[in-house]
Amino acid sequence: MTITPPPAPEAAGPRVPRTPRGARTRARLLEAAEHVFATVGYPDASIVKITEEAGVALGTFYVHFAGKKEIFDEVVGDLSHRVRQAMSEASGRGRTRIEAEREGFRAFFRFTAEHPALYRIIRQAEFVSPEAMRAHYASIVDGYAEGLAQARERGDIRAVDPTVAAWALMGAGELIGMRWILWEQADDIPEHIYEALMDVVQGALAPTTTDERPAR
Amino acid sequence: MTITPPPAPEAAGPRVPRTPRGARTRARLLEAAEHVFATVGYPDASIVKITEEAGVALGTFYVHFAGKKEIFDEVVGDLSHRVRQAMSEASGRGRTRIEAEREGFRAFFRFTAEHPALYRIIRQAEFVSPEAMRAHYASIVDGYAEGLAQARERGDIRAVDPTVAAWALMGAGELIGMRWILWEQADDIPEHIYEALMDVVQGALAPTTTDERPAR
Amino acid sequence: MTITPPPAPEAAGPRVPRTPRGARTRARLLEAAEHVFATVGYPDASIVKITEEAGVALGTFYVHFAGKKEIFDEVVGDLSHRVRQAMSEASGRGRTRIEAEREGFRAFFRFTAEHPALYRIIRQAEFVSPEAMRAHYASIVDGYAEGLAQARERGDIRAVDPTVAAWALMGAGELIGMRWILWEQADDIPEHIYEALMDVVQGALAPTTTDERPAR
Amino acid sequence: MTITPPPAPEAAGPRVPRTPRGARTRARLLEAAEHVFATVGYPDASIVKITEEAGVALGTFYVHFAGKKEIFDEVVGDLSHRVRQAMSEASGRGRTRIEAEREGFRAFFRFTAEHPALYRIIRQAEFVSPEAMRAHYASIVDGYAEGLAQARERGDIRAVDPTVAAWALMGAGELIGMRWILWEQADDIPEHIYEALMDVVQGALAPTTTDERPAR
DNA sequence: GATGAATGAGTATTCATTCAT
DNA sequence: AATGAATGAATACTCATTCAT
Repeated sequence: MTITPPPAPEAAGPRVPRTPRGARTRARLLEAAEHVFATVGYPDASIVKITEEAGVALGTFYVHFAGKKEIFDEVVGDLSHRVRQAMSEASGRGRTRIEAEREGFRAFFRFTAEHPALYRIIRQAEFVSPEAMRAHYASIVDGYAEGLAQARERGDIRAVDPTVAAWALMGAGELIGMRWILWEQADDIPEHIYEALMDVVQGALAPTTTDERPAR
Repeated sequence: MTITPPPAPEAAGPRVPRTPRGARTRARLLEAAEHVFATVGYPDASIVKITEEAGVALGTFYVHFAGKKEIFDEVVGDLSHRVRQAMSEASGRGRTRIEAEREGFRAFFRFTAEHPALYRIIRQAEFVSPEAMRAHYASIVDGYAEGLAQARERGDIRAVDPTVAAWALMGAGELIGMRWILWEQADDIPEHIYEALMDVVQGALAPTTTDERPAR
Repeated sequence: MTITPPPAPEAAGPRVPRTPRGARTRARLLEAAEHVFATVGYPDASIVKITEEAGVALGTFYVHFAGKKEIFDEVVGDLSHRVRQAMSEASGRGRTRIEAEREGFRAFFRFTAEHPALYRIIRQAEFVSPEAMRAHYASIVDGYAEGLAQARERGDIRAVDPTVAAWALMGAGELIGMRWILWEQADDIPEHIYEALMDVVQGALAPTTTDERPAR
Repeated sequence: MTITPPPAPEAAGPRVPRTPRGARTRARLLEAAEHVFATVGYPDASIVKITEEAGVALGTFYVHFAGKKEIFDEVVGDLSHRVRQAMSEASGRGRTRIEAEREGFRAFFRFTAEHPALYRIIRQAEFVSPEAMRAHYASIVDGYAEGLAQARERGDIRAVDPTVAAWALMGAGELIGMRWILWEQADDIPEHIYEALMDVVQGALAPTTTDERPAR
């Protein structure tokens, strides 16, 4: 799992605070929002809850964000950027193709364990902000697919379709993470599950003697 | 993908209609609810919308269901049962292990294409009714894992952990379906994507000469 | 001022209550709304105030009306219909053309004195619901203009343009009513003001010896 | 329509800017406010909109005006002063009584066409600032009534009550302007409407042989 | 069984105004 | 003078649910 690092977060777009005080308040709101969205879900995440948690007045919210959806999108973007960053860094540390793969998944699971919010928030995004959701998946999968394409080039893996493989393995990781981290509320994935998954992943990608060009 | 068929839907539980008229009304409400949940999402699915679409008065809803969550759970249960049924039937038609696998996935994609509702509804269930969501996944994955275990017994596949493999491949199918059916709003998965996925799946499960018992 | 009677109020359109209880509640809301709009003006007329005055719960409002503007339009329509009715009846009682004129204005002033709401509400309508406002003026003026046209036909008045005259005299009545009834919060227009106005009106319309067909 | 010119705008009252920069800012705010009030109406005219249109920061507003009502009053005062000025000048140009009448109305319609804001703003004033509204009407009508009184003195017009006639004819002009300039969004009143109105006005005021009583 | 009127707590959002800089 | 962040009360409107008929 070699993941190319994400582009820097989009320069601006939303209201940019012009004073340090404003910047602090805005950050507090974002943090609070991440927590609230993850805890009670988008529909039950009221602006009141968010501002209360952030310790600011209700009206202040609208000084910094245009509305509920806007802050949601920003939270999703943030989280998305952070997982991809974490996965990219981790996979980059792997010396061999296999190590890169293992490190990438490990980073993903670790992030999942530390930010259960990610999952919960992303899953809601389907209805709330499909664009944000697609951007999230696309961002991660694209990086992964690129890594697979290079590995195939080098003959490190079988001639699988890199994009399809990336989506498939991303899905594998996602459900495994959901099942053994979120549902179990575990701090990390159990080692033997991790190894069993890696076994499946290796099988899916392992180079074979009878290797040929895949269709695309 | 050999999937054992689901148990018959739980005998009763909720209000059971005592007249044919009642049964018809109840069915109309369920159908309307599936549609509304799939279209606008749980939080925006108001009882009014459901009853309007069903063509009954607002109060009638509460004659048949205890509340919004209850009808949601029933819709989820329904859909869940129907996918599993479809997958089980299809995989049962496969002569060889590989054919069973292929047919199972095919049935899953077909169902996804015909009932995009399934996805959308399930993904929301995380917050609305975690139990229903877990029941859904568990139901499918358990059937699949059982099939994999038997295949391993027969030496048809590698010594992968059947449960982990089942979750992983379920995840693979899920994201592929999301990407190429839902996002494209396609009627079916493109053939080459399907084949590329099967290629990955086969690789993940294919028996090898150097095959040994996996840990669990 | 001969005013033809208004058409019957539009059959239905808005939510029609299906039970006597519903009808009663709806009527109470309309009455309350008329009062509130007249007292504090449209922008400050909150739904809460209206429902409190009507003695029903907030939500009940939306059972009967789609929103604030909708109830406003209905109130305007009501009032408009009632003035026109009153003016038409009164002018119909006049034996001569002059008497009709006098009675029409008298009815207008009487209505103004009894329903100061009319003025205040209509004047706001400009911004809130221009259609309603135009409908109101048009309805009254059209009736008046028709009466003038007939009077001209009979040679009872000068060859003035009936439409222009109707608007002009309507305006005269409006400002006079505003000045001497509303601003003075009087129960009726002072007799000498009324006579002075009638003098002006008679002058404007009086047939002359040198009378001919007017251009248009 | 002979209208005496308005007194110079009341010396000061509100915050007076002490620097040229301040004066400029204040003027920009007033201009913006006139536009905003005319466009969206008083209740929807937010201070933010006004300051944005004026290109200054929100807080700056309160440097120059005590609040929303205060700037509204000033805008009304301004407009009022300007119409009266225009009407007075125009009527002064008329050589004969009739010409003065015609010119006064013409000026009024021209102002209406050029500043539709006037109407819209005045009509709202009823609720927002009754004093301002009364001041506006009183100012114009008083000037007009004075002119009529003098004309009567000279025997140029019939013995109508000048005050009542002034209010009545003002009302006539107002509704005619509303109907044929504002509603039609026209640049000027159609010539034949103007003539038809003048015909009515002449009739109302024309001296007759049998001239007697105006009560007062 | 079915109806539809009634409820009232809850929602996102706006806005005039204050104030520290 | 000018700024822009912060406030919090107020607003229109929604909706799951209850209940008398």
